[in-house]
Amino acid sequence: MATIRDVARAAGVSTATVSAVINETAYVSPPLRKRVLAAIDELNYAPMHAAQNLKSGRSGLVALVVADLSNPFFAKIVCAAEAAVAAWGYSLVVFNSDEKPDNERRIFSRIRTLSCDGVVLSPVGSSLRWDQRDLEGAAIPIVLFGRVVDDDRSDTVTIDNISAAKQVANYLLDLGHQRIGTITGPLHLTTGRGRLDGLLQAMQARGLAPQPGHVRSGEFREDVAYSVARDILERPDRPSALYVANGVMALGVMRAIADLGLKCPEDISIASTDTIPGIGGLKPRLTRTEHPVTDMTNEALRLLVERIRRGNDLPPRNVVFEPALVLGESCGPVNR
Amino acid sequence: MATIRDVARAAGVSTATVSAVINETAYVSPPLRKRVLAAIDELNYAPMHAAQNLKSGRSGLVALVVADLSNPFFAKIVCAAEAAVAAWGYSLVVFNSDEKPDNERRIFSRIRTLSCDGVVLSPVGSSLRWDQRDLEGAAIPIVLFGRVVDDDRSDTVTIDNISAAKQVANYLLDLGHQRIGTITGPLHLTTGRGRLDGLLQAMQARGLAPQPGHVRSGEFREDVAYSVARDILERPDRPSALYVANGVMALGVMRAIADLGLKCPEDISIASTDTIPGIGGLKPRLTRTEHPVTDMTNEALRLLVERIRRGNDLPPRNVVFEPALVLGESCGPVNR
DNA sequence: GAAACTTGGCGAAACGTTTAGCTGGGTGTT
DNA sequence: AACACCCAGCTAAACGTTTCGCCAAGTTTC
Repeated sequence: MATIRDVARAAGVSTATVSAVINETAYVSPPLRKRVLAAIDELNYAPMHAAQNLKSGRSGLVALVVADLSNPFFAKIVCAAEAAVAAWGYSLVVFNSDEKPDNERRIFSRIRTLSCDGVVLSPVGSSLRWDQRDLEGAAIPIVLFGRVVDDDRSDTVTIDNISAAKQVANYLLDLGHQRIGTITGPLHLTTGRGRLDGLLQAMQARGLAPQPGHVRSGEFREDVAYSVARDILERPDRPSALYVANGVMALGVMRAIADLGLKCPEDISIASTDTIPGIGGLKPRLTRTEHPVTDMTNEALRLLVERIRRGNDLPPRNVVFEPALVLGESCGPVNR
Repeated sequence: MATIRDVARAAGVSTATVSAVINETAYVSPPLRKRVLAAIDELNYAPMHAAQNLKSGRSGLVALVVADLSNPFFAKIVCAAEAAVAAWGYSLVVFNSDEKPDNERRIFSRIRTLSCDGVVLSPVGSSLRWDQRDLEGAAIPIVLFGRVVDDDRSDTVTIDNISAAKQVANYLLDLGHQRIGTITGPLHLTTGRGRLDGLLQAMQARGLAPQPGHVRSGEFREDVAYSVARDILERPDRPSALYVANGVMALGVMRAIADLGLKCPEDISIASTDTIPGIGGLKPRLTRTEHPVTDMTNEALRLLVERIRRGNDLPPRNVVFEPALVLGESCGPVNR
């Protein structure tokens, strides 16, 4: 690997000048600049990241920490984030906390070691243990994504979970459903809690409430949702509609319905918040609310980069996106 | 941030000793070691990656370059790779070339700048332009994943595409299908070419060949496959079975079938190589071959890490995985 | 025409590690 | 008792950048 010194020697200038040319950090006269660029080209020189990082403190790395990389929702975020990060001139380091606080802790220590310039985080658990943050006053800029935890210094980008659930619930209620069941996510997550609350609020507004056995946790997992759905659907008093709190679980529910030989929407109406690719295209297309994942990710990165560039003492900003109801054929009028 | 010097001072030792303790690179007597560890803990010290990298030449970074991050197949790889990389003590930097050679070139220059220790690459295009590799003899260890290009120095991890197609084709042929159509991927990719060739070979072995209009490219894209499928299925001479070359396209085909009001498998049998989550669970469950993605990824990383540790002059190894035929209900006996 | 500014470019000191080479006291051998 | 060896631990020199302060030459300003 050629070094900046090699370039400087080849161009007959000092390393400072080469650096100035590369980073456009000072005016360099055209002839010199030309010689430098020629030398760079000739030697196929590329500045060594580690050295730049060491000297400047900037790493050009943005960490993305997701809670469950096997969930297509987060996979989509990786995709959007890679593009956004690249557009801002950074590189994306991806971590999967797999919903385990211990992993999250390890990951953060790694992030600190890598001196990542910023972090997009889908937090697991209910509160961050910011071992890493305070100690030096040198907190890493963070944007909380999707889920929110108790933290008054980070930006957040979320969707309005309550609204999402309400939209779906009202749609079902308007179809005449009164016995609505739900498969929730983990209730210690805002995404789990909010979607349940939204449903309850919408039902309550019409003087209704789910039956006790009709509210079950699917833990945001396909297999769990599958067996919970089987369980609910085989009850003699099964609900006429089921609200499923995320896309992965919706898949499990649809699978359970197919395996039980039930017809959707004739026998049961299904609707969800969040989706997975495919489940909205195959018949019966799922009625669901969708998140503007790409917009959310872009916004998260915009906030993060601003925080990186302008300093981390900006007041925290909270951006809430509105989910959109997308109608399929998975819900029908209640029949009795 | 505390530095190694702070730790050394606090523990009353030299930086060399601290380094020895951290990296277990030399024997340090128990009392000293203990003092050092205490100081590290006290100061919440973590070695700064960039400095280590600069000095040692190792970055602890592995790059994953995929051809299409929006394809669930590659998303799965990201997931598996993140886990594998973490287990080996590296961090994963993710790039998406989006099937564009230009992007791939840019990404490689970035990888060099970051001095990644190794690369897992799903190459786009038919041959790599190793601008980066030869110039210094300092080639970065690379494992080619899924797709193969002309390169005699890298390890490769692939599936046997021909076998995958043959398995599916023979299954369809055994069901009595003679008029088999196919939606292929890009034929300049081994994944596209091989799957077509496998189909042709299997048919030829029984004295058959697809009709001209029944072999179409879907470019590995959902939307393209959708319209191509509509086109094929509306022909008066539509095939009795359709072999689809990957999971994303299979989704598009199923969507087309649903939109056309056709029944699968009654009106048309569908089978694919590769899958996407969901399409194998919803009825009719798709008959397809599946790739052992996790095993493949683990193997790729095993090879890569070995190459990183043992030196890049190992002879190239080519590991081929055998796809497995998974039966759903999307294929039926031919009816006439 | 001398003093006071500007300005393009240079020299060299960091940044935080790793590691080769050295030191000096303790062991073991004659 | 003298010698050679070991070995734990230290000193200091890199690694490849960025950047601060400086210099010399050109441009104003009186």
